[in-house]
Amino acid sequence: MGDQTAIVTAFDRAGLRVTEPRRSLAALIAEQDGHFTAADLVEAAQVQHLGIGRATVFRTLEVLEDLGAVERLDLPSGEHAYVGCEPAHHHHLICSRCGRTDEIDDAGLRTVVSDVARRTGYRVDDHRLELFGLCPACLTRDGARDRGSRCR
Amino acid sequence: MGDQTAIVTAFDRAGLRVTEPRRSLAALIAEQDGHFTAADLVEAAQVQHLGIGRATVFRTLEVLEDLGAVERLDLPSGEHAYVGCEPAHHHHLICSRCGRTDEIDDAGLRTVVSDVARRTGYRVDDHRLELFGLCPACLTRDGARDRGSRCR
DNA sequence: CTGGTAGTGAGACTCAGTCTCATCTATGGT
DNA sequence: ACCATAGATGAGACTGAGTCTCACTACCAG
Repeated sequence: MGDQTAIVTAFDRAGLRVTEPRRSLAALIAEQDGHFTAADLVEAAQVQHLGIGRATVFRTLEVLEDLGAVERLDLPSGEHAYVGCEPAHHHHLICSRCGRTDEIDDAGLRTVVSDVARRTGYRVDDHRLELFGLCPACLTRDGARDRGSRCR
Repeated sequence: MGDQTAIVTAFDRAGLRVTEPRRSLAALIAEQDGHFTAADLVEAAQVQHLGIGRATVFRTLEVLEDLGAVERLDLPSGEHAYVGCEPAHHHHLICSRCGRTDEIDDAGLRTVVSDVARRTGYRVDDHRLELFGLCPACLTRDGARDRGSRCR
């Protein structure tokens, strides 16, 4: 899926060292499709005998999140997952069956947010929107049973 | 803030037992303002010598979430917090300084969601929106320095 | 090539949340 | 009012994510 060089250059441009473990993790992240957890990376690293410590995986994910090369999601189950993504403001659309993740832009949300700010008197600095459902592929595979839309 | 009898009757109406620990927890939740964590409740229960076990706090919060009497938030820090709230579809506006939480309705969001569904082909079953910022009180107390709006 | 330093791996540690199991108690039927 | 019983509880063991420390390693600027 993603492009591992994008992550590597992100390290470089931020003035951080480009080390072997970081290259390996960049490659691992690039080959994930959809979201993945820290534990997924730890396991993948073990399977491929890359000799990368758990601590390094967590540290690297933290750095990548700061750099905006990766974003953290909170799945409805309470798990923390990550997706590799463009360092621009956007939100995620997550397939609850196959884990596929798509990025969506701010679109109409900006108006909603400023509307809320005006009505409540809050200054809104930050927002997070996550959409969960079934992707087109899972939908057709399933023969689209219909359920209503509900919150959480 | 909240009303503990609302929680107690929620148990009753769901055909669940109204036990002493559940009454106590209902009272504790009612006296929280803003969001609180499971650990907050455990500690509060200890301070007041209610003799409520940790397991019971977690179990009760889970039940209350199912009943819709409480909702779980994922704070930007990664912590899981809860807010007592109406059992209707809505979202939360959270003050990152004082922890105050306000409920906001779906308003314009519904259009945004169905728009995204149409554009991507997903069937969106579920969505979560959380807004973070400063509440009016904290804003005036601070003398509103201005910062741009950014994502996460 | 070399030195200083950012980055690393191992493993101990912490803390949230779950599970088990013996005990208790709210509640509906009598 | 009493009882039977299933649902609820508390204690504490357990799990697993994430953090921290520290001695060691390997980038990379000079």
